Amino acid sequence: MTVTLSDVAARAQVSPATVSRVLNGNYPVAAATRERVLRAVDDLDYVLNGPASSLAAATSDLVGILVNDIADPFFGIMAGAVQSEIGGPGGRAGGERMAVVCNTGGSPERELTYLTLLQRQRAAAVVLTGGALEDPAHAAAVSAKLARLADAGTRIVLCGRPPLEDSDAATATLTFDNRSGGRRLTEHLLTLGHRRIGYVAGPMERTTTRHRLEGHRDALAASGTGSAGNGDQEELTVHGPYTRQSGYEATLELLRRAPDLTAIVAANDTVALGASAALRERGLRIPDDISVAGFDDLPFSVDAVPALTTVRLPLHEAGARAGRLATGAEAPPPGGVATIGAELMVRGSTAPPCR
Amino acid sequence: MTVTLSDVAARAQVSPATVSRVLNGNYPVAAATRERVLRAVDDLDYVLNGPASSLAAATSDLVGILVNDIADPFFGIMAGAVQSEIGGPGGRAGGERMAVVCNTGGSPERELTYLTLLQRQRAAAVVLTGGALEDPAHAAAVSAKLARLADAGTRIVLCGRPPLEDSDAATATLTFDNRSGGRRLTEHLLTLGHRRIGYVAGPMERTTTRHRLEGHRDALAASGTGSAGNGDQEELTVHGPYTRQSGYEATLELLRRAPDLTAIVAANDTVALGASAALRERGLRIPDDISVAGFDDLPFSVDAVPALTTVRLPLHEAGARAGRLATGAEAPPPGGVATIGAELMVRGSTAPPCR
DNA sequence: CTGTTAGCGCTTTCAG
DNA sequence: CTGAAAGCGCTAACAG
Repeated sequence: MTVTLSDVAARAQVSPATVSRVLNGNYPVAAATRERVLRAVDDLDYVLNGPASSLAAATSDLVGILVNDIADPFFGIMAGAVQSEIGGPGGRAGGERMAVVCNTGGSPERELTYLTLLQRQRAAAVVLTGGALEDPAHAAAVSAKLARLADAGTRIVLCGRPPLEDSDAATATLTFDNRSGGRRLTEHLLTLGHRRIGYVAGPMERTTTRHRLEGHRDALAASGTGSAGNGDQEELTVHGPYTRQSGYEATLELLRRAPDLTAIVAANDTVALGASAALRERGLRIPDDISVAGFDDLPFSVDAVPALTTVRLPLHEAGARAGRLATGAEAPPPGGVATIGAELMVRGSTAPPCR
Repeated sequence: MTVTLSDVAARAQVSPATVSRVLNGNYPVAAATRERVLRAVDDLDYVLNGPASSLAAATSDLVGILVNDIADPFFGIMAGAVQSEIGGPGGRAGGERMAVVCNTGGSPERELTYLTLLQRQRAAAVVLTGGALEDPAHAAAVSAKLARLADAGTRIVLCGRPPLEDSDAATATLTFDNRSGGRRLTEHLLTLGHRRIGYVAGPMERTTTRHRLEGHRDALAASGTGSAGNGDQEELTVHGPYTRQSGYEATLELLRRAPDLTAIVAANDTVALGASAALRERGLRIPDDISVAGFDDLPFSVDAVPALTTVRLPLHEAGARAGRLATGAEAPPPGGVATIGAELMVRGSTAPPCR
């Protein structure tokens, strides 16, 4: 029924071993023989059996990409970039790597489950993108799983995620400098003259959330603004998921708590969009009455009205590099960790406070 | 080195077959035995070898999802929804399906390559999302590949894509009603009084592009607006990719060709965003000087300023249903094809023309 | 309910 | 450069 490698061998009048060799192209085969085999493959419309070859070779050509939310362009852009670097040269049958993106939805269980599934498939590499959960138990579980995967020969790459505590060396990490990005953004606001700044943070217990918030508070502290009343800082911070709705609701809450706010910093651009919507609904003009800033510089941010001041993360470049790291096309950075800089993008949504 | 099923069997003092049975849970096993096996699995930290079991069982638990652009939320939302419906109940080891999203980047070659890769992996199902390329040769190649996959037992689901010409029956199709969505949108503009309407279309040769454009022209024709000079219609249409930049550039071009335009319809929301940016740069106010409309109703559209009039496609619902179809959890629609309705969302970006 | 027995289709030494 | 043979780790009849 289904055509196998031996069928091809028979038709090409060679042994199965030879067919395997031309297909994998990693062994010398006479040009004439190769031609004959290739023709047989075409004639028979043969497709290699992936599971069988993975079993025999004890490796697969799957590369797993774990993302928190596939519907969020933040992850989509990285995943796309990883994928674009992963595709092999397109050699006949072998060599083709397949990137599989797995959507954890931010759930720790699913993250672990996918890791197990990838382990089960004997994945060639696994790329973990975006912020990690800070729960120690979960972090330990992930580390353990990753160590196991690495033992089995799977390459591990972290992209946009802080390095593992217990770094097993086999892991390459590309981490975003969320902290100084956050700091620079708030410094910008401070320089403009803002003193009452609300912060719509991401979900608790996420490294991304914490680092960005820390950067914000670092800037405040350095300027002496936050130091007076620190409970004040808590008051001006609201946590929520990385969604526009969260930005919307949190902003309303912030306005309730502190009607004298002159600026709002959002955990990311999507949240900033929701925040802006809430402000407009309250009749506040941006940036005349209140400034707004985001983080990430997703494609739509430049088209917001007014264009959003934000912190640009080179998502595409980082993803591409992660892809190369995953395939071994690029050497890991010294020490296994590279920090990717964040760039402040000042646009129309921030201005000096009016009062 | 690596622990196998027989190791587990030995430790649990049962035969490998029994271990396999408890792991797959699809065969009666005494409760006591099962416990013993499960404990052995835990003790040994055993992970099933996916390739081996796929080989032996001649099926895999992989579900492929093909998307044109993973960085575009249009696809991200559908892919996420498919995935959310696919995950198994999370039984111990077996039963877990793994959704893999494959980014074709709109390239026909990559689409075919991924299909081959999925075939090689003996995927349980393949979901193709979004508009298809209209090139007959490519369409035939895809159909052929799909037929082959179906023969091998892979379920095929089309989501947001028109049914296959040569429908092999084994395929379930969820198609968006792009045509009447486009028609209704333009009717809305016509009703407002617009007569000179520019159209920023998607890339040529895509079903989505064509259907939306046809809907637009249908509306025009029905109202008698387009019938006078049909070359005129061509004049007022510019094609380009589904990107904001395309929307930006095409709009500038449209304005050059016809400065008297009172409305611009974009192929999708992303394009509409770019169009809006171009209009604003030209000093035109939306909707006072010119109306703008999009398509898809992506999450950011409601936050545009003014909020974007568009056509809502139930992306999440469609994806979820596609996921259920892919796992066989839902019966295919009668005739194998279901048409998903599109809903007009009238918002602030459209208004009667001022002149 | 459980063990035995054959492979699934491919890769890979090891000889020629 | 090519062939023969021995599995990779698991599942699936088939008996008990």
